[in-house]
Amino acid sequence: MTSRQAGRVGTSTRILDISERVVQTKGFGCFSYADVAADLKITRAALHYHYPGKAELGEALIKRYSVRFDDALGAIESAGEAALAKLDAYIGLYADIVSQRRMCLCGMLAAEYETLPAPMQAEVVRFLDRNAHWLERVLEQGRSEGTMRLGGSASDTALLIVSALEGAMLVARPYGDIEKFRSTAAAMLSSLYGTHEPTRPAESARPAEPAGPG
Amino acid sequence: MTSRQAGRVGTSTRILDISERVVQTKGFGCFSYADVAADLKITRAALHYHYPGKAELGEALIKRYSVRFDDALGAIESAGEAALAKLDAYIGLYADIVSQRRMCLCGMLAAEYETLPAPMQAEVVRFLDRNAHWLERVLEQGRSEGTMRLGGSASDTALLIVSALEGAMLVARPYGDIEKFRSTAAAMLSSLYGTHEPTRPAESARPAEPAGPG
DNA sequence: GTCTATAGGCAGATAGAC
DNA sequence: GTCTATCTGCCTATAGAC
Repeated sequence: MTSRQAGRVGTSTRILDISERVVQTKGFGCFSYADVAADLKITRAALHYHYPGKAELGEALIKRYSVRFDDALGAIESAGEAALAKLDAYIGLYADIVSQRRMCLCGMLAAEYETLPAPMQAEVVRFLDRNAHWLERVLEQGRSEGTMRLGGSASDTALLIVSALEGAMLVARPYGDIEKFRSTAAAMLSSLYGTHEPTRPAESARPAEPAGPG
Repeated sequence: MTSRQAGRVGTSTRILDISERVVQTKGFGCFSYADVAADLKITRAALHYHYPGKAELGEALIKRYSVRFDDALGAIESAGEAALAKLDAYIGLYADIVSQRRMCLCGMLAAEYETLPAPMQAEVVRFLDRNAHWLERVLEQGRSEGTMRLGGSASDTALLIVSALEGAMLVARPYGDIEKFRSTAAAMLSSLYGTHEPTRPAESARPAEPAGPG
């Protein structure tokens, strides 16, 4: 608590920042205390003071990520735009992650799901649920506005959007081609609503730091 | 060579079978020789006789998987059906994998991409490419037939389909809900073509054993 | 809060007997 | 082809000094 006021960032936070980046890049299984210790220039043993074990660190990681994502969704919500603009801003959140050459944290953890400790598993499902439910409300708004024509139910379409975006991130990374994510997202919007504007991150709807829920 | 004729399956093949299942479930990083040795009831050391190292085993794994998948695509192709039926059969290949509670091998490896040896990385990209190109031809066939209306380009739509299906597998597994994959795939077909028939695996278009490329 | 030192486990890999 | 035995390295985690 004492070390995180003012301009400085506390060690606990820096551990989360570094861990997050590594897990989003290499996965939780291939992530080790040594990665963090080397980057932070402290010993591995010191990490255990902040997080007793890898499981607890993983849990803190995903909880912070979920809160940030929820905040970003809330920011989009309170901007009070049309449903299509909200969907566009939502895609922008994912695009920001891809542009950092990362995978969505929970998408990565979803792949590793079977190997995760139970508390982390629960948090992954929770993240996916909250995303799908938020999208579901946006889709229903679009239906009310008459700007979206839903083929299936709002909940099926919401899950399709989450799946397509997570999958687009998964596929774009091996190609090393960030544009592939944008064109795939555009094709998705096109298939859903017959339009295909290029997708841009919604600058006003993102939290301050560091680059969205990243 | 001497041990794989007749009805018996050679040790090399059994190693691949077991490794494939483990990698599709837990990932390549969390997969170890101990998993295979325990299942096969031989020692870890014996595995090195068949595959000199983990990298070579991984390479053999993904090459066999790609060949099987190509065979399955060829079988769909030579059945000579309409484009929509081909797309349905294609989705069936993925559904079979999900029904075994597995992730697509290359989808799993795509998540772990950064940690893979270079030869495996190349094979993952190759797999994605071949899938997208096959789908692209199907989409063009559908356009010729007049049964498919493409919003974007055939190549963008093809990559969207691969992404959505890989993502749907990724998301369905944490939910432990195979039906979620089917409803997501149906929503995708619906959004692409305005219909939403339930998706069924194409029985006639799959290779004999064991349950498709899965 | 961070350090040194170390325990204890499991990983991939090799040598050589059978 | 498979075994035992062993090497080396990395991992998480803990104890206790500072």
